[in-house]
Amino acid sequence: MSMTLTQLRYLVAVVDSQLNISHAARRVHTTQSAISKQIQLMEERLGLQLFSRKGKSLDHLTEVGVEVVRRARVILAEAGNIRALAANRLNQDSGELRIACTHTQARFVLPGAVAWLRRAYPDVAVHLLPSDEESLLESIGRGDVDLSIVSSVDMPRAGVAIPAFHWKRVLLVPRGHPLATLRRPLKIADLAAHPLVTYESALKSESTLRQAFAREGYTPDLACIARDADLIKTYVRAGLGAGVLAEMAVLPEDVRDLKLIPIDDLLPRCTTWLVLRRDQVLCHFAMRFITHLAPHIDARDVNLALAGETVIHASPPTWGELMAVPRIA
Amino acid sequence: MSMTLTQLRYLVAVVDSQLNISHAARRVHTTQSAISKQIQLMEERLGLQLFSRKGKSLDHLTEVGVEVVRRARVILAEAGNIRALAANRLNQDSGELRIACTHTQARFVLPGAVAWLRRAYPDVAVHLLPSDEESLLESIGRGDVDLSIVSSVDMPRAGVAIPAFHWKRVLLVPRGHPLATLRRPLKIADLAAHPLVTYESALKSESTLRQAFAREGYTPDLACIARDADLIKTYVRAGLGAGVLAEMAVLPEDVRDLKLIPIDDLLPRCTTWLVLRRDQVLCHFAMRFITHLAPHIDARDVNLALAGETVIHASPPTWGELMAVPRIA
DNA sequence: TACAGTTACGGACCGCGTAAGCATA
DNA sequence: TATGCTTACGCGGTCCGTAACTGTA
Repeated sequence: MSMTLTQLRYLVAVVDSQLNISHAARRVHTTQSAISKQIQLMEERLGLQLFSRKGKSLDHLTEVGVEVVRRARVILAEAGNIRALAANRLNQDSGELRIACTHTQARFVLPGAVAWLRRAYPDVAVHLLPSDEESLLESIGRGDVDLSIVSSVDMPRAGVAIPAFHWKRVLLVPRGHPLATLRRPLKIADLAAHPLVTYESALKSESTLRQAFAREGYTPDLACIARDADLIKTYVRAGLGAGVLAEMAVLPEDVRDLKLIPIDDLLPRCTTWLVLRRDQVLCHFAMRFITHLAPHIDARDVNLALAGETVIHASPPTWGELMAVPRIA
Repeated sequence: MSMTLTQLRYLVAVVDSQLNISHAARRVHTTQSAISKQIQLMEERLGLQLFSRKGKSLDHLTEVGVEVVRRARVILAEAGNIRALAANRLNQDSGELRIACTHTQARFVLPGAVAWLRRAYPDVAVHLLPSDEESLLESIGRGDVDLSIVSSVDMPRAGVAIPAFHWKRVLLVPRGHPLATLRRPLKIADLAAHPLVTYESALKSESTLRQAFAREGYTPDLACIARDADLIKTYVRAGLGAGVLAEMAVLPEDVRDLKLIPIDDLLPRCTTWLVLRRDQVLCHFAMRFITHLAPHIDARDVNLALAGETVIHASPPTWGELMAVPRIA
């Protein structure tokens, strides 16, 4: 036959390692030599160049190469699905669960769910791949992850998205901050009057924060941009400005020295989505993890949505509601 | 790794051979022994039963087996696509073109196109798989065919359908037949007054012939049902009734002893569709064959439609128009 | 020198085919 | 007896890993 599954696996590993064969070898637990040879062999057997070389190293994928890689991903995803099917049938409660998510999710949302999973399935290894918002949807397509967790106002376009919960942004300020002493609900104008500390995403023009300001004729004064909520809090404590962050990121100890101010209607509500690959076969523990994270849906809904039969319409709870209900283990 | 492409190929070959391993072995050019062993090996490696056995022979696919086979088909189709991609890049003008179609298409429509293809690509082997209407759409999904050709009034639901041409049904009667002497356009009532000879499909309740009769309060008197147009003509000559058949099936020599009567508006116009698998990669000669059969569309349209970007909307010519234009070789 | 890719070689394993052994009709 | 699946076994090819070599910062 003209190619093997192993060769395809190596091929995408190389592509996903920025064409670094050694790196790819580590990813798939083999040697440089093996990959180098199999790639050459595959090119020879297909009779075409997948990569264009610069000296000895791979420079970039050729035009056909891109096409081949795209199809290889489909093949590997389906091969993985077959394995998952088998694992489920065997009630195999071991394996790994690979989750791509932002720092906020990993730090403030997932710890409880991951702890629950590890209690229920001690032999499952959880891999958290922290990513930025842009690469999240890519990694679901690349298939190197079982589950992506993204936050956005609208439903993500890629994959099958399951709403997990709604959440709001809140304002976090030092006790002495002028906004802390206002006795009335805040308005955009109030926020615009002070320097803000928030996430990188506010830099983009599609940023809902930016848009909310623009609608009232203001531009936010971004004193400081931070990559994660912990940094935002640090800078807020240092007095650089008022923090705008996800309500999940506010811990009980934070409100000892900082003041939390709700800004319910100023910014649109966000939703955290669990994003799966279409037609993906989930192993048992992955399904349990999902239904634990999003208790308002059940496995049947997820499977229907994965098959493309339906879209999950059930309205998710808010983060506050989710926290109020004690979970059964 | 848990499975190989070869094993998947064998698996679907077995399924497509009614679980007859020996038959499957002939299909994929190997031995019973090889298949038997690989299937067992695959089951062992996946740790699940794909087939339930009755004694030594395979009885039926298990529930997971069905799922696995479905995914295996996707994998094999994509593997074939990669090969086609390579063949195209190499301008490889050899290979085979597998076409599933009805007898009428094979006998009256394709001969010219196939002859043209063989002239242009002498190293391409054309396989015609005669099938009945029902199994045509299946075989496109099964992936054991490059192209299905179906005739219907509405666009087929499966795959990517390209309209090739419109055609009408005509009436064919012996010279002395009462309908041959009518000096006015026929009506359904006229047809209903005489026994008819036509295709099997007229038996089904969705039959457009049946419906056209029903709309006027009649039921066709089906004297004789034939599997193909040659048989219909034979029975018409034998005096069993008036033949209702596709205009393509009427050859010049037929009108020497039979009378052809147009019944333009009595029955809805049919369309012959070329049906491809979504995301299928066509090799050059297959694409040329398609654009030769359906000259009103070009390769770009086909590729866009295959990618699911567009639906081909261009209205096809009628069979008469198609025949009137001499083709360039 | 450190690093990345290719080439060379021996060994393990895999999958094929022949042929013999069984089961079922 | 015929057909079809399985098992046993030897052979050839495949793929891997080690190790030596080559080109590049």
